[in-house]
Amino acid sequence: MKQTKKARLEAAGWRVSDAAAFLGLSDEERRFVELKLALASGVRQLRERRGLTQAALAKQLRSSQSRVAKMEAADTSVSLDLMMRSLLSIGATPRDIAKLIRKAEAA
Amino acid sequence: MKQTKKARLEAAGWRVSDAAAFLGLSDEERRFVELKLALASGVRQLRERRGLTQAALAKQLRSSQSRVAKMEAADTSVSLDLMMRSLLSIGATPRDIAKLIRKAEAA
DNA sequence: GCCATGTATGTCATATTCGACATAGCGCAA
DNA sequence: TTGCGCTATGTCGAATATGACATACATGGC
Repeated sequence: MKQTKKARLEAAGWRVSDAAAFLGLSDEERRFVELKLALASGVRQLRERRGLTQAALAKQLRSSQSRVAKMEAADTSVSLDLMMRSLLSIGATPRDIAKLIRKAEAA
Repeated sequence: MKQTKKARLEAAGWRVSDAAAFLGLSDEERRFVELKLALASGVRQLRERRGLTQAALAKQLRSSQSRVAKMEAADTSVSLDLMMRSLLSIGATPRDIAKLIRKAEAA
């Protein structure tokens, strides 16, 4: 049993229903995390490149600094939706976003 | 005033707080919608290519047929998270997803 | 040292999204 | 026509993500 791995994921905040589900879903789950990580670092990169503080970006998004911080940390409590909206708000084009996503390749 | 456009978006289920916010955010909002549309059609395309019914995909996702239908219709009630998870569950690679996103270019 | 600026982390009530279910529509074979 | 498989749409209570806020931490200038 992948108790160890499961525990690690859960400790990181990733909910896993039961062992079977875990085994069945772990692959996509892992890919999904990779994807979020890629987008998260993309947000930070672009934000800094634009010379924006987290608070400034938050204002653009009508969100809050804490949420931006969590987003860049790929916190499990932030959705892909918010990340995408952030990227678009910063001025990322679909092409830019596609490039970020391709970085989630491998794993 | 962009009353017409605003009304159209709201009729389609896109919440818009007030005129100023609308004017300020419409651009990203529109891009975001394009992006969801691109991913939604990607889900349908890949699902059909795999010979899966909505119900079958729903089962893989531990979701329901209705949610898959709404997802493919790019319903405002479905998140990008669910779309991404679906794509990954269907077997899309980051490269595939990137390609879909690039289709949201223009507008 | 202190203060300012920016970032990280935790919590909360509220808002949004969830899966589930019911049910309607649609195409097609018997 | 009826029946069947698949998809669409609407509505729920439950689950999750949200912005706001407080507060801790880090770095750098004074």
